[in-house]
Parts: sequence; C-alpha cells; structure tokens
Amino acid sequence: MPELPEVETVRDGLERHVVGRRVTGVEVRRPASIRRHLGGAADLTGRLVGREFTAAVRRGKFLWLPLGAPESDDALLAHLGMSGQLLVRADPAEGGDHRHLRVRLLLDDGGALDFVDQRTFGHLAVVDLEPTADGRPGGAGSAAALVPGPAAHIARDLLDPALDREALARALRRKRTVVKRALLDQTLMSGVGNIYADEGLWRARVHPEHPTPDLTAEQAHRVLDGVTEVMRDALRQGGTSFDALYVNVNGASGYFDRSLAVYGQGGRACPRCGAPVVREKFMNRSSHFCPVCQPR
DNA sequence: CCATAATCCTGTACGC
DNA sequence: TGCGTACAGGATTATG
Repeated sequence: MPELPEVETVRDGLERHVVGRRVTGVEVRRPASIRRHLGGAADLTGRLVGREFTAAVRRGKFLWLPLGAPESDDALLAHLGMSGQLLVRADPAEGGDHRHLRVRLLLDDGGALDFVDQRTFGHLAVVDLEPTADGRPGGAGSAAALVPGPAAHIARDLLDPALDREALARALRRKRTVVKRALLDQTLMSGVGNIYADEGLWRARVHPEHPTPDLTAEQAHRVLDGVTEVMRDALRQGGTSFDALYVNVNGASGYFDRSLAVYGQGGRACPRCGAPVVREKFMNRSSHFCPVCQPR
C-alpha cells in the first residue's frame, strides 16, 4: 500500500509528467472517490476543466497539484488511502476498462491521469489553499507557503527539510501517551503509518508502548531517526521501480518483500538477535516488535 | 488533553 | 465447492 515513500515517488512522477498539462475533461466513475469534494462531480469538473497543473506538492501522505491559468489559490488534492494509485496514461485507450478506475482526468497532451483505487479509502477533491501556520513552504515540491484546507492541521513530515527535529523531539516527550500512538498522531508529525512506526521503533530498540514522558532526549531522537531512516531506505527502493510512463505506486513489490524486520513477521526470528518477533493487538490493529531488543 | 469506537471498502485467507 | 467471517489499513468524527 502507498506509504510516505511511495507517495513521494508518485509526487516525483507527477512533477515530471503532469505538471504543465491542462485538464480537458473529467470522468467520475465512482462518486465515493470524490466524497470529500463538496459540490459533487459537476462542480469538480467545473473547477478542473481548462486549468493547468502548476506544481506537485506533498506533505505526509497528502498530495496536491496547485491549479493555475487562470491563477487562483486552489489545488487538486489527492489522498491514496490504502490502495490508491495515480497512473499517467499516454493514450486513454489504455487502462480505460480497469476494474478499479474511479476518476479519469483527460489532459491537453492527449493523455490521461487515472485515479485507480480498489478499496476507495482514498479520495480526490478540488480545495482552496490556505497559508501555513508558520508561513513557510508546504512540503516536498512546494514553492509557496500554502497548504490545502483539509491538510492544514497536518504537521510536517520527517523528510521535510524545514522540519525542526529538536522541537519535534521535545513535543514528543511532552505528550502524555505511549510512543507508537504519538508516532501515528498526524498533528505531531505526518506520514508515519503502522508499518514505519513498527520498523522505526525496532531500529531504535524502543518498545511501542514505552510512555512518551519517560523517553530520554537520546531515545526520542533515536526513535525519530529510526523512522526517518526506514522511510529513506524505502524511498530509495520505491524510486527504483519507477517507470517513465507509469507512475508506480507498487509499494508491495518494491519494498515490502525485502527489508521488513518485524512488520508482518510475527513468530519469525528477529534479524538482530534471533528471538521470535511478537505480534500484539494495539489501537485496533497490530504492533510487531522484538521482545528482547525492545524490552517493555 | 487523551482514548476509544465507528465509519468508509474490497480482495484475500481462512475454518467448517 | 462454497459460504461465512475476520482481517488489512488511514483519516475523520463522535463520544466519554
């Protein structure tokens, strides 16, 4: 499924192949996929046709394409959810009959941008851009200090060059909760999901339910560094599966198969010490950790 | 401020 | 073989 590194790979692909294109038509095949666009399919179409994509920006797992020509502070916002893909088609004859094609944008170069989403947890919407709280650029790919309204409350992510890591480490330790829950709190830092939380904590040798107020400054930085590194590693691998014409979101084949130390490895040997990896229920999902390397 | 549960959805993997 | 069920997951909203 698309996580922050896969979304960044998509952003990069959109920057290369879609920025500068103008929308000539919109097909909404599954209204649920635009449920967050107030006004429905007709309004979405009206706000897109004739407009040009001027950039490709990402913060956490939110992705947006600011719209220009005519200039206005709005953007096409995308969240891929669990199964979303944005696929660039050189020829609309390709992919038009895909089972899970939800929204198709026709472009002025004769191609198309397809939103494919099996489970429809993702969505597209045209939304207004707002100034960020700190007045600094929005995130990867951004030149302007503007973010989409629905993503305005999302914190910077761990790969954002403008992130203040010292301040984040302090904020992490101020939280009155446990460390994994804090990692998943998008208002504290964005882009971390279940997989990277588990993998990052394993790298940092910290138990998922370690209370945040009990973290030492050194531990807090180790946790942030662990999550950052695992996402950087994944991004490197995600980048390799990128194809010029096909904006790949195939996180499963690019990354999941190989480098996971604990996620989904319940019962198997910890790559560091050989102890069986534990899988536990946590927050209505699963936590995976090594009981020896990550003592409670 | 923090925690929990419900909500959205569908393909896959089970047990019987 | 087929049927039912649990599960996977992020973001949002409501409620305690």
